[in-house]
Amino acid sequence: MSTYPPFAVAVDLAVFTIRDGALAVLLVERGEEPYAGSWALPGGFVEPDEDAEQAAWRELREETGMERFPGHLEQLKTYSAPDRDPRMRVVSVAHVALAPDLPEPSAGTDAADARWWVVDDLLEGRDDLDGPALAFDHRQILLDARERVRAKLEYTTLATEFVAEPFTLPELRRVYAAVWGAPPDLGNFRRKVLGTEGFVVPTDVRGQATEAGGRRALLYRRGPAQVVSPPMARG
Amino acid sequence: MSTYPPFAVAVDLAVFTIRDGALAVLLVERGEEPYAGSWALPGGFVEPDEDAEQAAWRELREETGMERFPGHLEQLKTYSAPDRDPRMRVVSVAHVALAPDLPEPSAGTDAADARWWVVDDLLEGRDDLDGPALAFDHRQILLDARERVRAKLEYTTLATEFVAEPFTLPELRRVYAAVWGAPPDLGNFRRKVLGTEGFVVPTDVRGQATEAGGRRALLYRRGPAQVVSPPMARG
DNA sequence: CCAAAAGTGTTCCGTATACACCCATGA
DNA sequence: TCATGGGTGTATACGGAACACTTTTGG
Repeated sequence: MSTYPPFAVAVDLAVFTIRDGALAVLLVERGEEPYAGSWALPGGFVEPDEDAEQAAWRELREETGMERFPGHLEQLKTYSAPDRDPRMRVVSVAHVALAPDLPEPSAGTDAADARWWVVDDLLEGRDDLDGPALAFDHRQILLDARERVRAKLEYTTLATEFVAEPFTLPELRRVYAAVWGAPPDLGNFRRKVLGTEGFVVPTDVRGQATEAGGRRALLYRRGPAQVVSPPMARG
Repeated sequence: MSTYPPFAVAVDLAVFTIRDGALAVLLVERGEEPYAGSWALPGGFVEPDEDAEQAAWRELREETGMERFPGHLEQLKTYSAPDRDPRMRVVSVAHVALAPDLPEPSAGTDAADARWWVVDDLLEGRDDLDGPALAFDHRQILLDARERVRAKLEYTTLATEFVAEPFTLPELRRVYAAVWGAPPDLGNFRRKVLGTEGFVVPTDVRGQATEAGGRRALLYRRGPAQVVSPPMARG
C-alpha cells in the first residue's frame, strides 16, 4: 500500500471579459515570494469545508469585490507538476470564468495590485514589449483557458455570458469578433443565433443609439439553450 | 493569508474498451474499508515525485499488468467534495483511458478482484439486476467519463484507440455503434473516414474472412489526424 | 440629405442524409 | 448459387459563405 503524501490544494482562476473589443483576463501582482512583483492568475487554497468549485466562487467574489459574481464558472484542468511551486507540493485545480465588462478591480488582501490585461498581449510572443511573463505555470494555464473559451463559443451559447442583459445582437457579435479575431458574417450570424431555439429571447425594447446615429438595435435576453448545433462557423 | 490544509491527492481511472459490441469499463472489487466488497474505479495516490498523469500511467500498468499500456489517456476532471471519502480529505484527479480489447485483468495488489463491466449495465438505472452500485462518487465519474468519450468520438479520431492495428473499417464502425448505441450510416461513415486526411492510412492487405464467408475487408492503420471537422454524425 | 449602424434577402455550392445497388468470398 | 458481409453510387435537401440591398436613426 502506498503512503499518503501531503499536498496543498489550490484553485487558480482565468477570469475573462471583453474590454475595448479584445479578450481580457484578470491578473494580480504578487506581493510575496516566490515570484514577488510578478503577475499571476488570482487564486488561493481550498479550505477544509469546501470543494474546489466553492473555493473558486469564493476567490471570484474576493478578487472582484462583488457580492454575487455575475457570470459563468467551470472547471478547466488540474495542474500537478511536482516542481510547479518551489515552496511545496501544490496541486492547482484551474477554473475558467466569463463575465460581462466589470469595473476595474481593486487589489485583494494578498495581492499588491490587480488589473485587466489583453490576453493576446500576454500570450503572443512578440518581442516588442507586451505583457509581463506570468508566475508559476500560469502561462500554460492561460493558454489552455483561452483555447477552451474559443472552442466553447463554437458549439455552446456561452458567448451570452460576456454581455450584460439586456443586450443587442451586434453586441453579441462583437464578443465573437474579440475572441476569434474576426467577426462572423453578419447575415449568417443573425440566422444562426435567431434560428437556434432558446439561444436568445427577444424583448420589444430597442437599445440606445450611438452618438453618430444609426438604427437602434433590438434588445434580447439569454435563452435556456446550452448548445449550438451545428456549431457556429469560425471566421 | 489562508492556511494550507493538508489533502491527499489521488487519481481514479475510467478505462474503457469495446467487448462484445458494447462499451465496457474496468472495475476493481475493494478489499478494504471503506466500501469493502464494493466495486470501484481503479486508482491510487499520487507519489511525491510524479504528477497526476504519471500516476495515472503507473496505475494503468499496475491494474492491467501490461508493461506498456497500448491506448490513450487523458485527464477528465477533478472531484473534491469534502465528504467524498469518509476517512480523510481526498481530492481525486479522474482520468479516462481507451484501449483495444484487452485480456481479462488480474486482481491488483490492493484489490480483491478486477473485471470488465458493460457500462450501460452499470449506469442505466434499470431495476432488474444489473451491475453493482459503485463506491465513493465513482458513479458520477463514470457518467462524466462516458459523456466525454461519446462527445470526443464525434469530433476526434479517438475511435481508432479502441481497435488494435491493423484494423478494418467495419471494425472501426462497430466502435461507433457500441458507444452511440446505433451504427452510423455505412456509406456516410466510409466517406467521412476516408475523406478526412490522415484519419486512417490504408495497407494493401485484406483481413480474414468470417466463418460464414463474405468479402474480406481492407486493413488500415491509424493516421496522424486528431480532429474530424465537421464532426462525425451521431446516428 | 448624408452617414452610420441595424437588419433582410439571395445566389452559390459543398456536403450530410438516406437509400439503393454492386462485388467478393466461403459453404 | 446462395447467404453473408464489404464496398460504391446517387438524388435530395439543408445550411454555410459571400455579398448585395433595404431600413432606421441622428446630425
